[in-house]
Amino acid sequence: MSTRDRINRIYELLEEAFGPQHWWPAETSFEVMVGAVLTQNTNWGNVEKAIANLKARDLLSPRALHDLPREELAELIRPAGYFNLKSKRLKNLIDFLFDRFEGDLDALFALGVGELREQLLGVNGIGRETCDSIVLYAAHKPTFVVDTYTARVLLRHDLIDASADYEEIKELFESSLPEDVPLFNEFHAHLVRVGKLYCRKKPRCETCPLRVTFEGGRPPRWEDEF
DNA sequence: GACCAGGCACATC
DNA sequence: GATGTGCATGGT
Repeated sequence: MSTRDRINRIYELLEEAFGPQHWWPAETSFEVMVGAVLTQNTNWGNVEKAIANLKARDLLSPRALHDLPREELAELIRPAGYFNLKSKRLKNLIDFLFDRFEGDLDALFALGVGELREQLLGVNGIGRETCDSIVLYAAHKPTFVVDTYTARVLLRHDLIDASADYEEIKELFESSLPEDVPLFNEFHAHLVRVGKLYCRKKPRCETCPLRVTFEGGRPPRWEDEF
């Protein structure tokens, strides 16, 4: 079975096994953007606490955060960790939005995928994953999001080697799948969900609870123990 | 108390 | 280009 077929098969199996994931968990595109920064190397549960702090004060809008002093923002997002760093990164992103697009998210998202990625990546604190999360989950444009879990799952199934970088993994998905926003959305959400179950220190560990088999006398499936 | 969590920029070689 | 380090809270 080709790598492309395996990628597609993994998606089918995930969708059959777990159904729609309803990502990104946010009420608005702006909330997606804020969450994308806050979740950098951070447990989502901690991000939720920070988001709740902002919501409780009705601050989850470009205008409100633009007007809020960075130090106050930092205190509110404290539960998400790296709060000084992230308050700067959020400010950078919001300043960019106001400097170039008058604070209008729709104007930003009117850019094509390539231009949108390029512009976002130009903001200090917005790296590739954060950028692609915003493009896919806030702007609803086709770009595949790669994260540590994505690499972990692919490595576990011998679909990449340990040296594969972000662009290589992203390209593997995008060249194997139809360019489809709901598909990219679902697939990445599934990879995060199952990626948590794989060993971190031993990415090739044979006793991980979850794996897809492609060989043998029966159809591929998620192992029974999961 | 150690380890981990939906990264990123920057310094240094 | 590759590698190392700081950033920080909260759950297991």
